[in-house]
Amino acid sequence: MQLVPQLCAWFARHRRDLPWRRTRDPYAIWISEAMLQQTRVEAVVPYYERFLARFPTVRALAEASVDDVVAAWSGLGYYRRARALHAAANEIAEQHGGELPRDRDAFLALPGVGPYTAGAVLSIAHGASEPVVDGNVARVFSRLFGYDDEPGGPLQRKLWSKARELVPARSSGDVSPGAWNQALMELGARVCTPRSPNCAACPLASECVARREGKTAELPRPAKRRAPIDVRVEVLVAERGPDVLLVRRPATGRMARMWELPTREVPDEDGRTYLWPSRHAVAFRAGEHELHAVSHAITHHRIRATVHAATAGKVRSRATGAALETRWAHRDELDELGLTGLSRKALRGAF
DNA sequence: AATTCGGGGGC
DNA sequence: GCCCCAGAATT
Repeated sequence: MQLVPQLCAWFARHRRDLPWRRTRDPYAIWISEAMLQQTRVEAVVPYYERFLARFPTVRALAEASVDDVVAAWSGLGYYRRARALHAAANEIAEQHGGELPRDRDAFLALPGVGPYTAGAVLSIAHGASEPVVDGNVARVFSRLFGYDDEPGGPLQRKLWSKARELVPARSSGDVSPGAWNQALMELGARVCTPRSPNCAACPLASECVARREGKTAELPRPAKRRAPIDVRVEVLVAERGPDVLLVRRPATGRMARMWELPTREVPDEDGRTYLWPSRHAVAFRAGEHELHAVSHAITHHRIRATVHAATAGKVRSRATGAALETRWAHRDELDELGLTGLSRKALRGAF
């Protein structure tokens, strides 16, 4: 059986109608690919539409402030992507005349663009014969070809090599580099899923090594996972009329320069903190009254937060004594600020 | 080669 | 609750 035409024909019939599949604007496709890094389609759709309405072109994105870009990204996670996107837009405006580079190396040189994103944008937007390997492709190939290597560099090279071998050289009918790449990912997302794949619906089932050998549940081999760390924090909701007190996070590190409610981490038994280092700790008087508790997760950290209503004293960085950048934000403007996920979650229950 | 970086949908 | 996602940059 011819793998490529078979899967492309399946894709032509079963492809989901997603917003970024209704355009051939390389900029729009680039935005979608940046948002889709480690993020599910369902989570991306509303962000994609808002983001493109707000920043419809490379130049619009380049001319925006990085704070506005991060604010539009607020809640999507991996905020480095937003800052990289803004930086890349500036490079494109200044060095590429506002057009996304079609050259693979030039595109790869942009911040936030790696092998996957380069392959995806070049193949989908420009029809270039470039491969992609994402989590879906890795799973589909591992099962289809029976790759039982443990995760790591050698397997990655094997996957990219196979992807390069299979990607069509040109477009013809349903078959094209972009369609093939998207078809592989669509198959992984909808049929060849991590758990309980729907092999009955798979157009490649008759060719699948894992299927033939009854190993679909064993492939691909799972990556080693870090042990979760439990973190306790106290979050302050200080209100002054319709306004809420916010603090800006440090310029570097996780969630850099984003706004959050004054947050303090409770040290563990060994006196250690993990997410809110004591040198950035915020001094405030946690009021006696606890509004509610929320759970949150940041990578392998499991956060349990108690949310307190209180009148804030001066909000200060504890170790240095330097005043942190703070502001009183009206409730109605919170959506327009780059607020961390935990703070948004804490506020949701407070009002 | 390992770690770091968010958040949530879906099972 | 846990898994893992249309990854890239940093160490």
